[in-house]
Amino acid sequence: MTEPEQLGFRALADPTRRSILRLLASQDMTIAEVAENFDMTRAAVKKHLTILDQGNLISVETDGRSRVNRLNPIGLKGVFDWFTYFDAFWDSRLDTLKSEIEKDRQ
Amino acid sequence: MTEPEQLGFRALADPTRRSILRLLASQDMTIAEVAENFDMTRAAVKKHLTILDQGNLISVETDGRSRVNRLNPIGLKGVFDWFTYFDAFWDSRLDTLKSEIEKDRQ
DNA sequence: TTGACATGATACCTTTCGGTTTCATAAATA
DNA sequence: TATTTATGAAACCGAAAGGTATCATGTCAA
Repeated sequence: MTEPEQLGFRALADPTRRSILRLLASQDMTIAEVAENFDMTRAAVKKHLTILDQGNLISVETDGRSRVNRLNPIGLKGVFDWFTYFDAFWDSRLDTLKSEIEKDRQ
Repeated sequence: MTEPEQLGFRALADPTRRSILRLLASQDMTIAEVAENFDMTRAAVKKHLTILDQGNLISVETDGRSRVNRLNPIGLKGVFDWFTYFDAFWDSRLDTLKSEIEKDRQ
């Protein structure tokens, strides 16, 4: 009964993990390379990468003795799509807010 | 140095809170009304609503002795907009994936 | 004013989170 | 082969999360 996005949302809850995703948007990286960008141990970064992987937000590919982490656009889009549930809502609501602000200006 | 979306992402990490947001998309509700929809105490629901409020995802308005919880489209859009950072990325990547799938089909 | 009702707030408990340290393993290289 | 390099994994720790129960407060209504 768990939503498919659950692990994705969980993965996005931590600022370090969101930061990692932005890093990986520029280029694929090994664990060590990702870890260079943070003030914590490689083991801690590895944990974050595991959670990102579980959330389907990255994929990991073994290349010899190193493992390359790559952003996974499909998983990211899965979480993104969750918001479309509210499309109708905020279209109308933001319009309402906008027109009320206009009214206040007059 | 904390991102403005941090509290929003934190609020979205819990499935009960995401469920509350979908409820509030259909209509504004008091705490008691929200609590009717879940198998937990009103106090627990109140905590979730507080976290949603801190994340700017809902607003709360006092009306006599009851407090009405309302979806806040602005805060929701703030989190939504975080994803636009990856727009360019997944446009190109999803296209790549799609064409690779097409190739496999041939 | 008294009582019922809707909520706020606090103390407490268990589990999960985010980090560390330490040790094991697999692959590249001298 | 011996050693370095890149990673995996487990034990451990303090803090935060998600619940509960309990009591306090403010408001409506008879």
